[in-house]
Amino acid sequence: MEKLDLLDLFRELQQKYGRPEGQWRLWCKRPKTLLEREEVVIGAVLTQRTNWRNVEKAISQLKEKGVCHLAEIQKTRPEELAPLLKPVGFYQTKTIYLLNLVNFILQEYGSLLKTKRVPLDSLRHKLLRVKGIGPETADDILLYALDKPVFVIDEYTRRLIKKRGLNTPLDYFHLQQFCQTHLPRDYRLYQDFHALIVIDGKIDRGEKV
DNA sequence: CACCAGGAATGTA
DNA sequence: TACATTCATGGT
Repeated sequence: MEKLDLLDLFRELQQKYGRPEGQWRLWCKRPKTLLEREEVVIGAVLTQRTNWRNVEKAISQLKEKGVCHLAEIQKTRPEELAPLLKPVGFYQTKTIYLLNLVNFILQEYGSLLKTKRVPLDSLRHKLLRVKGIGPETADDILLYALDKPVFVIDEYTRRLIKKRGLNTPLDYFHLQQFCQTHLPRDYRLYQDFHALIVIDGKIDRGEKV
């Protein structure tokens, strides 16, 4: 595993694609406003097993209705929220997941800004107990909405790491540990790196970015 | 028409 | 622990 230099890989991808664009323009933006952070939280749930294009449609509808932030979503009933989430698929499930998450954040911490001050480990454990929030969604929120130094693992990351020489199949936690111990603990690096990994993965598969 | 997309929960053995 | 199933719209 020492043959794989992650920092070299990052520079290679950065050299190849430059600064991440599209969705990543917002997700990698620094600094972010509170409203932008809340949009990232929402997007993290909506994008589960779903093309980002569909997420954009739903986000637009949320914005038109003025419910693209946590306080308004919390006040919205599932029957009103669900139709707005239709484009993302699994919309009934995601309606509940999103409400679970928003209720957790606002009831436990009062606001997303206060949530940002919570220590990483404590916050991650609590996020994972919210029904609908698994490891990847939790880490999307921690890294991209709250600027916490956690490396996001997804199918693109697994494929790339495997392809670049790490042949031992690892579970989410251990692969994350591997990435984090072989990189400087810098959320900006983690944000850009993961974005570039996804972009590279899509292009590798013949998609446009 | 068939297939799949940044997942997660649930149930079975 | 390791799979299989379910949730569902929109693009190719």
